[in-house]
Amino acid sequence: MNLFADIRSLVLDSLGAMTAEGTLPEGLAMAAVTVEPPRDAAHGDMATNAAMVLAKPAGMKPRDIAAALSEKLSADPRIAAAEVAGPGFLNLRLAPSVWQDVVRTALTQPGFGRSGLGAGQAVNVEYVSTNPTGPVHVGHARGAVFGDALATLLDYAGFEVTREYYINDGGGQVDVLARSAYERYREACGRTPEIGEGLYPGDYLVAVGEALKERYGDSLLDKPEAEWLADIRVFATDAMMEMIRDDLALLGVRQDVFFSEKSLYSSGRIEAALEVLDSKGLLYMGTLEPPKGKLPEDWEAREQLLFRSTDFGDDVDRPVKKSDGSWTYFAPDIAYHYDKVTRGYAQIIDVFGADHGGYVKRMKAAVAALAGEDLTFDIKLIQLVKLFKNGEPFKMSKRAGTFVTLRDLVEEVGADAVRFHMLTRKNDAPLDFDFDKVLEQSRENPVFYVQYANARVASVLRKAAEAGIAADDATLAAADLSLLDHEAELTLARRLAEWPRLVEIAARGHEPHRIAFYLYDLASDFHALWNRGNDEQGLRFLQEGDAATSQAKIALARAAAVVIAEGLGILGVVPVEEMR
RNA sequence: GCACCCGUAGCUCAGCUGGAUAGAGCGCUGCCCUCCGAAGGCAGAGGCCAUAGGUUCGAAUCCUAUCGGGUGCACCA
Repeated sequence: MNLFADIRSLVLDSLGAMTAEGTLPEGLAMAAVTVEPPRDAAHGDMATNAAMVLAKPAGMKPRDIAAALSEKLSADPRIAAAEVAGPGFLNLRLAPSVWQDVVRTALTQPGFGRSGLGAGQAVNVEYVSTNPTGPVHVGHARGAVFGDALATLLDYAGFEVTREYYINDGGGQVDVLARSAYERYREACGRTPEIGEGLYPGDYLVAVGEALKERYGDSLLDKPEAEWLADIRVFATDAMMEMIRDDLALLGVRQDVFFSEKSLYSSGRIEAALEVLDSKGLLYMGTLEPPKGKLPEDWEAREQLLFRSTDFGDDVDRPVKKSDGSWTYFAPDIAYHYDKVTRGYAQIIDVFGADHGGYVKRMKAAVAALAGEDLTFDIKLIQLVKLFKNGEPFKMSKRAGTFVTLRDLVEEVGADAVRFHMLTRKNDAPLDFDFDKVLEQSRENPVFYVQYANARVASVLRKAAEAGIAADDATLAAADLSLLDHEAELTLARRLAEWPRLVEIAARGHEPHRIAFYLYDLASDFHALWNRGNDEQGLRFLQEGDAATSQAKIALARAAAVVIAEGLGILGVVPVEEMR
């Protein structure tokens, strides 16, 4: 249910009637007609721009159209008033019963904010995809939370969502991992590990070394690399992926598909994907211009196999093969995305760290070359997370041992606080994460503020039970909601009515942060109403000796809690019934 | 040098894809607890939406330049 869409339909029907009567000319395009909440509440509940949009093509004055439309709309019982304003806006005031119905719907309709927007279309969201060479750290955590919330949001908006992780297990960094693990294996066998410059020093590999010893005994000691590298590579990446999955599970992040880069090499799928590009004449042997700016020391002109990405908006063509004939990292990425394309998604979304921004154009070029027009491909860049402690920047350093992992973060402040907080900023804005503020119990902390509103509703329900007032959802929905007639109450109901619309806006824009901001606003409205109850007895949710009125008011509170729970659910945060 | 992202209240940030007098939190000023939880609420002050042009009924939003900040710039993933 989306009230704004309903009223827009009403507006379009009315315009259609006006056309039939000859008030408006035939054949006007109605796509630009909107029904939106006005910025200023004093302008009413909804506003439509119909008159202004249609004035020019109809050859009429906006205010004349608006006046005629106003007359038509007023005939509908949902419309309490329709006033022409400003340059030709039509401001609509809806009958209280409309808002009261919203409350009832929130209580009775499972998934009140769910939308049919996606119409069951398949969407693939790829996120995290961190190299399988170590634990997940804070930077990745933000991408993980974002991707996970976006996936849930799209599911909630009616899409069929696949959550995916691309395992970069085909490049040189997994050889480094294997060598590092081998040193830990030697260590487990009683030797002194030689962890040189290029190796990973993290002690998370100690356990891997011990596991290797258990599996292989001494059999790999003092053997040339060629005899153990391949086996240990597999062993170590498996171990890393297990660790990464465990880390993500701490945050409540789970994924459906773990796609191995390595699997592309052996199966001929890279060749197959490039063959598609080649058949379109998009591959050629060529030599790139030297990069502008600082020239790398060892730069020299080399002839390589290039992808004509400039045909699709990239700045330069990109190599898919190195000068020695082996694949560049771009080649398997093309193959991977080709695989996603052939799986038939209507939308593909990649979540990257902002440091991969330079990679966006070529990836989009590749997908544009491989897919048709009917596939949309979006790349969301996740900006950096800056850590603070007591308001002081918290510097991370691997050497100093102050390297903060996802696990550290969750153990320090809890998964719910991490998740919500990371969604209180747009993905492309840097995020300050202050360990202390995230735990603070004040309005400044949105996590707390929203949870507090939910806890207050739970408190009301407990009090109702004590007072012997039935307050299950079915009873509340059957209550006489016309008793909810105070402006302060209707304000909250109006906010609830925005929820389904907001879900669609957030889903369309791939912007889960909007959910977090909405919840904050909703909580704010709820707290305001709650507080007015301190001054005005009549606005308290529990009215002594008046079960009917109490039930109507509790229905409103409960509806707010339903929406809070739905919203938090999208963000992956568990609503709490009591603050501790 | 080029590309991408970002410049909105003193600070941290929203702003519903072009709508009306641009919002919230913090901070500042003044109020509201014989309690349905004040862990909260109400009110006030505070703005040339970086700058200059353009597009149109209408621009913080779209286009172009300029200034300022971040990120990335051959065969590493």
